[in-house]
Amino acid sequence: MFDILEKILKRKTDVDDFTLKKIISYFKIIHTKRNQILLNSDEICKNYYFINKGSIRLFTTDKEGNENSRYFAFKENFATALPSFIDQKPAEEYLQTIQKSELLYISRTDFYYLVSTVPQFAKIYTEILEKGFIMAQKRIYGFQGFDAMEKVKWIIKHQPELLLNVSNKMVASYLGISPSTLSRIKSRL
Amino acid sequence: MFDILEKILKRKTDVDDFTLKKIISYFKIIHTKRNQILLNSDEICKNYYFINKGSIRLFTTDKEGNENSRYFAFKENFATALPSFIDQKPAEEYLQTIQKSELLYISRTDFYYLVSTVPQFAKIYTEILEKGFIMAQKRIYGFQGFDAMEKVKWIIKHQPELLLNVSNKMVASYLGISPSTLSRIKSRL
DNA sequence: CAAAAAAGTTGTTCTATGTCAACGTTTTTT
DNA sequence: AAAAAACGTTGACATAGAACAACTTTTTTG
Repeated sequence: MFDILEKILKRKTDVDDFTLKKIISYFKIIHTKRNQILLNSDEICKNYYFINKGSIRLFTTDKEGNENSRYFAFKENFATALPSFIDQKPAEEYLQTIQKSELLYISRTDFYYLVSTVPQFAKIYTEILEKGFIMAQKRIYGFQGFDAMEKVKWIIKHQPELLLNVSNKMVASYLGISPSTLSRIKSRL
Repeated sequence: MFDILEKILKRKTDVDDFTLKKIISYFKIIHTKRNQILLNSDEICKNYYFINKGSIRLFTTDKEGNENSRYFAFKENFATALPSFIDQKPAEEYLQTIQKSELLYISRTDFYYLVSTVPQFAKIYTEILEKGFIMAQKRIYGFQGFDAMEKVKWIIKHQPELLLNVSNKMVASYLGISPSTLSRIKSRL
């Protein structure tokens, strides 16, 4: 149940077993269905999630109701609506499991308690932020000036698991292109 | 000389004068000209900069030699090529002062020494990362599906100082539109 | 301060990609 | 298992914005 999280934490930092158990004791488990909403856009994000099994999507909707995918996280990764989690303002984005999933989650209160009392956990958080920041940078700047074909090739190179696990519609909305365009591009490799 | 940095650090965290002086003692000063390169794309980023006066641009060039602006930082802010600074790989981006500037800088070694020994400094770094991450998110997702006009309006709303301090050419390359398009859009408000 | 270079503007043309619609296929629901 | 809904593909058409070029204005340099 918590062994995957243990494994990942151990991999990320040098942490003794006692501290590890302490960290883990703050996490709870939740099982979700396909397309289950974890966080609504008008809610304030209270939890940090770890994905045991399944996958999480972060998305928004515009006034016409079109969904816009922001981020996908797969098993053995952390996910949350970070801006809302940090600033405790309405998320203005949705969190959703796009498959039947098994998640561990920790409350914001407990999370920041660990950050401020367990240096190894603070380090892990710093690494998550660094990695998240770098990924976001790569995505923005990688896409700058790319046409649709180049975007698709970029995804194939940098996030191939996305094409395997996510519907074309969602991938298209992640890339900022229409599903038709994605379909046409895939047909010419 | 270091008073602006002191002021900003004090504003960000609760830090006693002794620790503050210690932090500051690791910073050195550098004066630069307009369009002076601080970091080449094939170099590994060794410094974190604080802008006393002036402004820094982060940009890349594509194979045709077109410059692509990634980020602008103005006075009283920090700036570096973070992915390279973190991972110590070639930056694949340039750092440049776009005006005559006065910068303070700290080496990576000293920076991480402070992060690991001065909790208040670690906290400041976490905040920089959080803020940077949120900004990056806003920019990616704010721009998703925007046409040129909407991008310009977004900038006017969220980063008006950019339009005041930066050439149209650079702004256009930041928005991912051509200078002509930016010019046309500005003419119809 | 004059000359040169760079940046900004504006018109014309061309292309990538969005939109809409029709149809077939897969997935979900009951 | 049948019906309904969602998704994917493909064609026809419309359009925002890129590219190029000519010209003007601003900035930089010697």
